Amino acid sequence: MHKEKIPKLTIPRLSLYYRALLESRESAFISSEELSKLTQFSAAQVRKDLTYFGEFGTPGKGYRIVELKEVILKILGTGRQRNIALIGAGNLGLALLAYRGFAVQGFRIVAAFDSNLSKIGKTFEGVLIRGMNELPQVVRNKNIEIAIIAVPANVAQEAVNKVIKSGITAILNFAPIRPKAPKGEEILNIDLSIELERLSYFLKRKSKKV
Amino acid sequence: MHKEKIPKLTIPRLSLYYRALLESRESAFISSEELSKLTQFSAAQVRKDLTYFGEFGTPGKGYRIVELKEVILKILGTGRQRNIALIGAGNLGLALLAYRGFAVQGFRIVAAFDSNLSKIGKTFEGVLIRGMNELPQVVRNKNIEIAIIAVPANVAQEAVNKVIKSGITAILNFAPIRPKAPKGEEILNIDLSIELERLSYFLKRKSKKV
DNA sequence: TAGATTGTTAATCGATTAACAATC
DNA sequence: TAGATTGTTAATCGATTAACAATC
Repeated sequence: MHKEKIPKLTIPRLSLYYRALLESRESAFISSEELSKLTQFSAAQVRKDLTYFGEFGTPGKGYRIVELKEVILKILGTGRQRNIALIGAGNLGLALLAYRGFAVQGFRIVAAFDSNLSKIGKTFEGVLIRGMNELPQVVRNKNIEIAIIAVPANVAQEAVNKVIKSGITAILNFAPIRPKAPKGEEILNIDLSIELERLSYFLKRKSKKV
Repeated sequence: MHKEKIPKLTIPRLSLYYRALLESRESAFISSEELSKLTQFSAAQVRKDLTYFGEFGTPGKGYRIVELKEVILKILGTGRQRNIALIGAGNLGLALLAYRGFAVQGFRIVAAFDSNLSKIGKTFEGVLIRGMNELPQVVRNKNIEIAIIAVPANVAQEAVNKVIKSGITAILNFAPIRPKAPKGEEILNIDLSIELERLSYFLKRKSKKV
């Protein structure tokens, strides 16, 4: 196994290679050049990314599609189900609950939490909304590994603290803050207003260039 | 004005500096060191990012908070309202419509579109859902500069094509595809399953390390 | 064998960090 | 003036690309 350091962005690229492979059922093999065309990454990039994890290709032929798919699943750890706790059952939270799109990849929201008493006890999409106090036990009982934070900004840090205390180490955060957390936690931030501001910067630049 | 190339990630950092400044009302000046503490970026990074756009600081004192906020607003182009078209009025789309969180920064969804006849004509959060055929005229009449794509994957490329044809150049895409688009379009992808797969990779690694 | 394509090394590119003279 | 902090240059780090020997 290689010991070279793996670039951060290699991982999301692997996901995109996988997606491309799903649509490549025509032949048994695929070359880095073909994967490059499908994903817009360079062929050298494709080969480099893959060799961080082993030698999966056959010179002269390319990569066996069936095998490569299995390999990527294994690398990403998406071969099995991963249980998710949803923190916050507001508009966004409930939309995520209803969005069964990622269930196919094995991700499943198996529990939802809110601090609003009027929501606790209700069921959405077959998932019961519970009070935050139940978090630690439910995490344990349902083998939950990931939390999605979909609460307002002003209570987000508090929510993250509770999630961490419950033993969860992988967090997808939709609240517009950068939560503080100890080492060993992996927090990915999806920050709508920052993305919109990037677009605004792009528009500003464009208008200036005229 | 500097002509050095500006790193891609400088822009989202500027947004985060701005957020930090909003909470710094104690004194008139703030140093790069203090901004560093608030944002977790290095002080050198803070200074470097700012000098791409000019010299705003005073040696020995730091940056005047009021001035720096104005400067960043100006750089990002967020000083004025930016109108948004929402494409897709499903669960996620309607959640975004209801989420007024980014209205404060001047971003406003002023029109929504769907191809589902049962939705067209209805109003959510004061916004009328229209058919896609109305897109070009509404974009013109309402001065829309940004589109948010919140449609299923299988119709996302088609939606993006129509958006581009309507003259919009800045797109925030929530569909799990990488849309193809001509140069001159700025498309930012928010891809839930890819983020979840990154978390899965993290969990996989962690479990191996034990 | 000839042609194709891998895996890998070296070169390049881009971004961050460290250090410090300039300056308020 | 002495102390603090900027703006900038050079060094470092990290990631991507180009090129090609190895190999199926």
